[in-house]
Amino acid sequence: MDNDEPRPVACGGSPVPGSRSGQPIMVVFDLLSRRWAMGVLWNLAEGPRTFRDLQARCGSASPSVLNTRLKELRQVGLIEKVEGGYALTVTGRELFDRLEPLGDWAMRWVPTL
Amino acid sequence: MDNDEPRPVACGGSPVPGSRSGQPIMVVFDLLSRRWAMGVLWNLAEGPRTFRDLQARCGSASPSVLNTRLKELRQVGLIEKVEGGYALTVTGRELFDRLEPLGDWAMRWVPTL
DNA sequence: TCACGTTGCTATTATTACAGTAGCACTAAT
DNA sequence: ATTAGTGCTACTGTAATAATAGCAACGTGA
Repeated sequence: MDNDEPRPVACGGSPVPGSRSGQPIMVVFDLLSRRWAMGVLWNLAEGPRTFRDLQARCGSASPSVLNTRLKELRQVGLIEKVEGGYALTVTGRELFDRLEPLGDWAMRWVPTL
Repeated sequence: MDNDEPRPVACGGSPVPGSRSGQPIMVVFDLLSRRWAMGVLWNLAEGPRTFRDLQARCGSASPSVLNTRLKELRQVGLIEKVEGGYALTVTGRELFDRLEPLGDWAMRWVPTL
C-alpha cells in the first residue's frame, strides 16, 4: 500500500533554541520539503489545473504521491478543489508570493552549476 | 551504509511545458526539498555554526543525513567550511534572503492551523 | 602525560517516503 | 457502444531518512 493518509505537519514541541523564535518556520519547511509540495504550488499559480495536468508538469510524479500531497495541502488550506481541478486558496497565494522570488534567482543561479 | 554520496541535483532534461521557462526553479525545489536543506540554510543565517550545533538546531537530525546535506550544499556552493564550522557563502546568503520572507509569514500562518 | 570533554564525522539497522506501473470507476462526447 | 479523458487506488521495489552507537582527532587542564 501507499500510505496516502497525509501525515500531520510537525507542530508543538519545544522551541528551537536560538533561531529567531524558532518554531513556525520549521513547520513550514517540514511541509514544503515533501516531494512536489512546492512544485504543486508553483504550477497552480497561473490558475486551476487538473490532476493529470499537474502530474505532467511535476515530472510525471506518481499519482499516489501527488494525491497525498494534494490532500496534505488541502488539509492545511493552501489549495482547494474547484471545478476544473485544483487551485490555490487565498492563503496559498500568499505563500506563493513569497516563493516566487526564488524563480528569478533560480534562473540566474542554476546555469552556473 | 548510509549512502552519503550526495546525489546530483536534477538538471537537464526537457523543459516543463508551460510553467514559466520551466526548469531552473524545479532544480532549486529539488535541492531544497531534501530533508533539513532549508533548515540548515536558515540556521546558518546568523553566522557560522558547528556540526553539532546545527544538529541540535535541526530537531536532532541524524548525523548521517545532516552530513549528506552539508556535502550537497557545499557541492553546489551554497555553504562552505570555515573555522568554527559551516557558513553560508555569498550565493548561499542570496538564497537565504529569498527564503527569509517565509519566516514572517510562517509566524502569522502556523498559529492558525 | 593522561584522563576528559568537544567536534566531526562513519557504520548499521529499521522505518518510511517515494517512484513506477497497472488499472478501475466515472463522465461526456461520438 | 466505443472511445477518450479524468481522478484516482493498489501494488511492488528502491531510495531516503530516523535512531542509535561509536570512533579518531583535537584541545585543556591537572
